[in-house]
Order: sequence, then structure tokens, then C-alpha cells
Amino acid sequence: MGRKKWVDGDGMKKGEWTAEEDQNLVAYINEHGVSDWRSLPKRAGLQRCGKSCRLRWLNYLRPGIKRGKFTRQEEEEIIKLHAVLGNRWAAIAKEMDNRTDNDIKNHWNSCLKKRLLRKGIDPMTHKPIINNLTVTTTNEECGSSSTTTSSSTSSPSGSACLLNKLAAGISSRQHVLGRIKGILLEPRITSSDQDEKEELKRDHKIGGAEEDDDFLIWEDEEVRRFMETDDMEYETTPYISLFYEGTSSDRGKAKES
DNA sequence: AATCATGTCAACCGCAGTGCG
DNA sequence: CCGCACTGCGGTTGACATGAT
Repeated sequence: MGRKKWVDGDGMKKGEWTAEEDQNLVAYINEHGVSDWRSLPKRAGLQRCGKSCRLRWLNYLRPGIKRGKFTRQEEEEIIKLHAVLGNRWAAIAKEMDNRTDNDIKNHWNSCLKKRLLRKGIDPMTHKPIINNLTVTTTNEECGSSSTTTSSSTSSPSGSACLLNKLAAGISSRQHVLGRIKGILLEPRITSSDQDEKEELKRDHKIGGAEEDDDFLIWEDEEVRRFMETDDMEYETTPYISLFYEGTSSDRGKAKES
């Protein structure tokens, strides 16, 4: 995979790295450590730009990097962190166990984001998707007003605030929590290919009444009423605990509730 | 079997932040 | 304070893999 090799105007190689190049870079860094990426390629005998070397080292060659499929726990962690941090992949990566920001970003964009969308959750706001409705809400905790749509982006803190609001109102909308839980409790891909196929079958089930009804689309009026309850107090942590309660070990309890 | 669509992942690009002279 | 060089980050691209038709 990757890109074909080519050479740019400065004689710098681009594209896919060869095993030999990897070996050279690793050998050099092991011996001299990382310093001055700009001059490193020359010193290491590589026809690459420093930026390319840095990226290769950080995302691929650096020792201890965890690669391959994401576990369910890791995916939960990503969703949880994304709700708080937004698209700050480097910050998310720091909280994860030796996953690179690039890896997390790729997995989010190719998999998690789409899964959330399929389940009627906006991946940017982590809110239920609303019927083409622009929702204006006063964000007291963040000290500002914000206008969001189901497809809009918002600042991480704003997103967290909205999510807390969602959590605060969850008692009156238990099915919302159920829907969110559902995403996290789904049998995960990582266990086996069979699981993956079954999940895909479920998600792409054609003609089943469950399919369309399963999306959580709030009616405009319902949403308006919900958003009007602005005098509630929320905190970040309660939202997270609500969002994730019932996952893994608590799965049984969640079903009961 | 061929073609098309979608998923995955490595790598590139451009910009913002930071440090230094 | 300003400009430059360097680093780090997030968004995007491109090639290959895999599945669906």
C-alpha cells in the first residue's frame, strides 16, 4: 500500500518507503537519537526530506507502536476522547496506548465516524441527528451562544457542553441513552471476521422495518423543547459516565435499566 | 470474470505555533 | 517587535485490498 515512489525537483525521494530506507533511518536514530529532522536525512544517507523522515519514524518505525485492528475498548476510548477533545488527534493519541495520531485519525474517518452516522449520531457534535434543524442554544458553561446544525462542527468544549446537556436531559429521553449505548455495545469487528460480516449485515439490512426506525431522528418541536431547558447544570464527567455506562463489564446492568 | 464501490492505510501538503537571533 | 527556520498537527490524497453487483 502507500504511494508510488518518485523524485521531486530537489532530488528528494517521495512516496513509499523501502525496507532499506527504514533500516537506515532506524539505525541512525538508534545510534544518534532524534535531533534536527532537517539535516537528519542527509546524515543518515537518505534522499528524503526531514518531514518525511519524522513522519515515517513517528507513525511507523518508532518502537512500541501498536498497530493493527482497534479493540472495542480502544474504540470506546476514541469516541469518548473525541467527544471532549474534538479532532485533536495528537491529544487523543497521547491518551491512548501507543497508537499514533495518524492511525486514530484514519480509523475515525474510515470507520467510527460512519458507524456513528449510521446510528443517527452526529460524529462532530455527538448529538442525535436532527431533521435538518438548526438548533440555537445558549451555552452558559462556555460563556457563549452557539448555533449548530446536525452537520456542523463546533469547538470541543462546546461539543462537550452540548453533550452534557444531552446527558442532563437523558432522564426524560431514556431511549436516547439506549441508542448511544447500542452503538458501544454492538458486537465488535475485532473478534473475528464472522463478527464483522454479521455487523455489516445488520447495518445494511435491506427492507427491514428496523432499519429506518432505528435512526434516532428527533422531531423539530421535540428538539426545541429539549434545548429550551437551559437552566440545567452540567459537568463534563457526568456526561462521559452516562455515555459509557453499561459498556463492557456493566453491560448486564445497562440492559436492566 | 469483469467492473464498480467502499474500506484501509501510508504518505503528502499546508498551516499554525514556537523558539531564536 | 519582526522575520526566519523548524516542528507538530490536522486535512487530504492516492494506491491497494476487499466486497458487491
